[in-house]
Amino acid sequence: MPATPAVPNGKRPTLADVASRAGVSTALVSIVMRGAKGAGQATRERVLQAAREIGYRPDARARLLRSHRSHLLGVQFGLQHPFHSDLVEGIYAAAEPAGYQIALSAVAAGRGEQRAVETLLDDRCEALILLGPQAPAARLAELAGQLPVVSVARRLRPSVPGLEVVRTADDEGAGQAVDHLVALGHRDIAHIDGGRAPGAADRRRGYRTAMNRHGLGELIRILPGGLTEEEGAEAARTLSATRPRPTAVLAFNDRCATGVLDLFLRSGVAVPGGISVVGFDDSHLARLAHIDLTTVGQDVARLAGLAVGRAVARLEGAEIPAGEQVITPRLVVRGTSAPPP
Amino acid sequence: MPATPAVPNGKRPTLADVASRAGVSTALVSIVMRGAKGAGQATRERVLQAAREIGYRPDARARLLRSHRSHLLGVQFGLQHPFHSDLVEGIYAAAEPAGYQIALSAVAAGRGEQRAVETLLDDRCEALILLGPQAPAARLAELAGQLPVVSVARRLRPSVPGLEVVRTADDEGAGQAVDHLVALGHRDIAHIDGGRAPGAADRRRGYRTAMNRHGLGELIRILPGGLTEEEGAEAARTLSATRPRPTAVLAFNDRCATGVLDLFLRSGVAVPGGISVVGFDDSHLARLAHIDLTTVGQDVARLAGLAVGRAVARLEGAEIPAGEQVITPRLVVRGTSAPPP
DNA sequence: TCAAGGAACTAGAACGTTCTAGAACTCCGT
DNA sequence: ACGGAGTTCTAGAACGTTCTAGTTCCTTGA
Repeated sequence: MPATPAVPNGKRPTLADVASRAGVSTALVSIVMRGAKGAGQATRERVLQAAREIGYRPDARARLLRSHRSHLLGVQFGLQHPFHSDLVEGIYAAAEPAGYQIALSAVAAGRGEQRAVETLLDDRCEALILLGPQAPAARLAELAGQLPVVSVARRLRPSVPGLEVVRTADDEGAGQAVDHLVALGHRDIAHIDGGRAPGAADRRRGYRTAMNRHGLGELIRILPGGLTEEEGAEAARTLSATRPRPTAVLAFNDRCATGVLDLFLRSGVAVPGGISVVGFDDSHLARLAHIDLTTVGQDVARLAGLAVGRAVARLEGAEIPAGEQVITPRLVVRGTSAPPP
Repeated sequence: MPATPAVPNGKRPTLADVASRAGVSTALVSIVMRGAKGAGQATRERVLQAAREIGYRPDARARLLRSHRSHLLGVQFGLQHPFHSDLVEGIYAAAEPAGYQIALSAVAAGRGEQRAVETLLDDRCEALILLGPQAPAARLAELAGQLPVVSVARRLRPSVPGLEVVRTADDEGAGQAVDHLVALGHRDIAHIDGGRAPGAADRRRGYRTAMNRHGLGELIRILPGGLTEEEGAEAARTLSATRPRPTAVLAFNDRCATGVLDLFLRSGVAVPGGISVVGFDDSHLARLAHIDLTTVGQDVARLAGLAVGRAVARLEGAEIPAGEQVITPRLVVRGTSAPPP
């Protein structure tokens, strides 16, 4: 029975409780609990034993209050965004071995970025990792003046001092998708974009550039889309009524592509027989056997690792050169792309 | 320019900084910042002005350390679970007006429930809200001995003292779905279940009971499924090869149902023309125009509100009667159910 | 005029930890 | 026996708040 409520009085056990039970000073208990050096082997075990017996757990808040460093990274993420979930998962994994804790703050309906960031700041995070932040650049710059800030998946023009950027080369990804389709023989390739979403502008540009590079400038067609299935389906509806209908579509992301797939399926357009569809992100969604989506893969683990790495580097005072890390995406060819009919 | 770094020295401004600038004691500044009574109108404004000028923000951790109450609710959720995201959103919304803060701790690959709960405890949360916890009942009971614990969407047999349960009447929901299908004229109705997932057993039971009630006991057919699109699609594959094929399917949840829909679509089985499909949850997914899924709606806002309510009630020492709150689901009829062919 | 009562304000002790000094003890070589 | 040089341990001051118990100063009513 490892965790009986323990201490007679109802309160949570403290250092002092452990100390008195083990017959040592609180300072020594502190040393033992942290695994710091300065305690003898025998006492160390006696203290640990006492701590175990009364179910002592160090109070993270008191600990942070006293120590100058908090070793806390604040992460702002969008609750409804599967891609963010993947990133958070990677961030947890990267932070642990680096000796940092994560504080999560969600952006949701009725809880804007401003509020999300404020709570992180109040919790004394040492650095901020913002996933796809939509806040104005000026606001981000202001934040970056106060503490290290890493923006993930959002491009920011002038390298504001103190502001790190980790992102995928969205333009290159879109280009890879176009190259792949062209190699298959496609010429009439449309793009359903992501509007004002982070990364959308770059993907648009990458699409345009690649089309031009292949001498297909006249066939460039960009439809307003978005990051949800619904918006993808809506754009696909428009597309399926157009003549001539393009033979391939590059969607803004996987969710959007799923909507596109679904609508085509329903309106009797075969994929990839009648039209090819390519997504972006390589989220869990794309890998599902029955979806089997050709998509531009973002290296989530790498993005997360770099984000944590940059934040930690800044905190540990390493002189780091560039303010931007751009990861090359790689195309994952699956079942939704084939030569044109 | 509201938030210039301020204080000459690099540190974050504190109560004492504000106090010396406004020419009052720290205690008074504390009073003003909390909006407590005991300060004159004029000084109040002078203090606030000073605080604004140096960009002071109270340190949440120091605050919690001192005050006996932390007003913090710890929420454990599954990162990859859209339904949990919805719940978290509702919990944020409910906690704010009740004067409580939320600390999030995610369950993800490489970060189990044990670890998630530990960090919440270390952060001195006053109560725990666990979304669909998978931990053994004994472990939950042990936790409940230490602080108020609310389990959402997981049924627990014996009412462990200190353990609150808030859940949807899963059996009733499954029953409603069957009733609806039977009313449309269906008899051969299959169920793709959720295996060991929280709520799955109840939904299975509800399905069985309703089938028996309608005298369709012999047609009961339960296929092993799961909570993802993939598992749904897999089960649907099996189903579409069976003869006679059922005329309707009740899926474990909306994600599972989406997989089912998708596979039927691909194998040329019309929905609802050839077969009806009903989901469970009424998540965002189900509402998408192109999916338009008939589903059993869980009242997320209500579940979240009750979870927070129970936790708060327990904390404020209200004597609350039952240990379980069961919400009645309600069927949302959309486009994937129709009379059998 | 005076006491009573309240409003405005403050000193200083908490909260549970870590950190800085320094004390006490051991272990050595001389 | 003596002076380092480690070790192991401890007292007590932080950290940034809130809380308790005052103190001071104003009203006000008799």
